[in-house]
Amino acid sequence: MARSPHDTRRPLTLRDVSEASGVSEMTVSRVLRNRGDVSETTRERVLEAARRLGYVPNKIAGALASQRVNLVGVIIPSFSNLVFPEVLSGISAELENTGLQPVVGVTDYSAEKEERVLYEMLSWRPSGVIIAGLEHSGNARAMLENAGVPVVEIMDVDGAGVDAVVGISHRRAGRHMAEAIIAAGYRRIGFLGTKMPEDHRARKRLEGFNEGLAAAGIALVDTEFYSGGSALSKGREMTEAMLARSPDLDFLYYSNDMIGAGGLLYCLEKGFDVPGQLGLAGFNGVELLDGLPRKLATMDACRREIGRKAAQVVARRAGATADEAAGGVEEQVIELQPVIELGDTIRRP
Amino acid sequence: MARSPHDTRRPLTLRDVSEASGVSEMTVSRVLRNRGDVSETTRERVLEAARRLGYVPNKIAGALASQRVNLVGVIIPSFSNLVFPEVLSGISAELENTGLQPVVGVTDYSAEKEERVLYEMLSWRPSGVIIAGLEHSGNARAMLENAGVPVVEIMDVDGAGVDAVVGISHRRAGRHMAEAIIAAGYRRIGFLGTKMPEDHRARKRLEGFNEGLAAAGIALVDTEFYSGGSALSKGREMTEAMLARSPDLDFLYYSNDMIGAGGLLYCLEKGFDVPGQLGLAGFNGVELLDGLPRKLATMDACRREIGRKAAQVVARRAGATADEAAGGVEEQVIELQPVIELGDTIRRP
DNA sequence: CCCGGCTACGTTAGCGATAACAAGATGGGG
DNA sequence: CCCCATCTTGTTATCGCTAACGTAGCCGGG
Repeated sequence: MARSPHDTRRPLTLRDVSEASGVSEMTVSRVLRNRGDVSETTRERVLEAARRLGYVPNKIAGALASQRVNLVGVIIPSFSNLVFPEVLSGISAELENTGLQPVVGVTDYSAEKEERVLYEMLSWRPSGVIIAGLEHSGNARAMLENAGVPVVEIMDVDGAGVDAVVGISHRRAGRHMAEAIIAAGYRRIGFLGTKMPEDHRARKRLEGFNEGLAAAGIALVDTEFYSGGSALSKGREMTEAMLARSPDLDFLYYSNDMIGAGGLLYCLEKGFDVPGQLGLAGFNGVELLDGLPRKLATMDACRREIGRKAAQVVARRAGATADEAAGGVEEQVIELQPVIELGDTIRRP
Repeated sequence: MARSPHDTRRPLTLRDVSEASGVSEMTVSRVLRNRGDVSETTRERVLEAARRLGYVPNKIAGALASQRVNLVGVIIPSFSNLVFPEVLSGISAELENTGLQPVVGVTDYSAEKEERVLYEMLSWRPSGVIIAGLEHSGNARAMLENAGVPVVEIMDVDGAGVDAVVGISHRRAGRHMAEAIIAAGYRRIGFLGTKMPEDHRARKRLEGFNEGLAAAGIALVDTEFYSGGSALSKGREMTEAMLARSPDLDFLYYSNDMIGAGGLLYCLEKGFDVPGQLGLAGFNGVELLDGLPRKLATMDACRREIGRKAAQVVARRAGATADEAAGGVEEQVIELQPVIELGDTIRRP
């Protein structure tokens, strides 16, 4: 509980507990970690003393001595994009009972900052690293390769990973959406997305989308990009701008659900016939948006599942010994399959 | 860069770098930390060797030796509630150039889990702790008191803090909203909120709201609570249910913007006269929702700002020596003022 | 030419825990 | 009654790094 009488503010150590309970530091250590044989009576004596003093073990020292760290580094581009908190939530839930703890770093979509954050993380010798994306600077890649711990690159499987990879194919996702749109009979299609060269996944989706259209002999009629601001209202504005410019469009493909929702609200207000005259689709499948007047067509990006799976991989591998980890580097790619949800904004056959 | 030829997978240490560059470990340490006097030539020689080997310092050892850790523990209830990623974003931004790094733990609104997470965090001897809320278990409170590092409790100022506190008064926020609603002439008021006894802030808002109503001789006409599911569609359902039950209501106060938005969409669809016949208000001021057909009345909870301010406090105090920190415990409460935004869903005078 | 005062390093001794081994108890079988 | 297996506890030696102090050179002034 509270501090003892003679509170000199010197942080407590094993020695304090050992003196208070009349056993060696080693025995205290054993009790606190539930390791090795300790008699029931001394165990209780030790626990009582630790509780009374308010002792909190020093994992720094413990980690140094045991060469074991229960931290998993997680590197994401941003907290603002709804997607990543969801991934984190999955990781956090999955790690829950493994004794591992996530440590989060943010890159703001900057490769240089990613490098710094990664360096910082590795300097804590985590048991594993989960990092968003497959595109990293040369240095970052080298660090990941030499880290000597499991590395899981998440979100995206279109490309070569360093170690394990868990995600979806954004290229294929874009392509499938194009096919679904064409199958529904739409032909004059516009694209609305973010102005982020750093967002490789959005880029790949667009590339795949264009491939899908091309395969049917179609090309995008118009495109519009934005940056910053509230996605919902940006979606509105972009939609208005694009429809003013290209009034004959019959489909709008948005690079994410939030701007798509903005567009949907705009179209409904204007009284457009959705999905008859004008179809709409977004990407991500954010649950947040269930409850809009119509359900926006989208593809679920499996965010939480990606987090869970990635955490599973790390947990399993981190359990293995270093030798196993170094030896049988079972290179693995877990590709999840996003499912198209036509919702109410794509014509049904 | 990459690993050297004879890659035995033994993690690199200062000694490797010191041997590779022909100086002592201490000198390498100095170079890598930019500390003390080192001649330009040896500095470069060392840096070159470190880079060539791909050396990453071991902060565990460093922290143990120097008794300094550049981590700040951040404990939040959940990633799913939009609010907390925003706070994190503020913390992360503010810590950016201080050399400190946030480490996040999640409690799922459980006091017991909060205790575990806190224990875990403190065992890494962070330079500071930022924790959501003022309500903690006895053990947790004791740990915070004895941690010997700056502690900042965030979000809420209605209660007694352990050390520093940064947040808003939810009680007052509720009261002010009640006053604004009454001032606008509404009288028959319903409340819709979450069924979470653990969410103390929502509870305090409701209490304040009731106080505000009581001061005008009014009482809530109806209340409805939900848990789980997508907030937007829950907002819809609850609103429908409540209006079916109490059709004579003239105002609906929602405990957060997401359910409020759901309610707003429902009301607009049904063709209710908002805000004339029926007024609506939420809480949080989530920017995400800019772009709805009408702007929902709300109060900005200053989430990002809370994060920034909390991080500032930690950064400043962590800079001070332990003695200063222990001595001049400048107990401080930073109360931010949420501003009512009437939006389009409360009648204007 | 000696000495004080830099500058640029090196040495020594931990930091607080754990691994690995050592060594008292304890008890049961021969 | 002795010996060895079984339990339980203690000892010793790191883990990789840094604080604090020590010490060669080197310089210039008296």
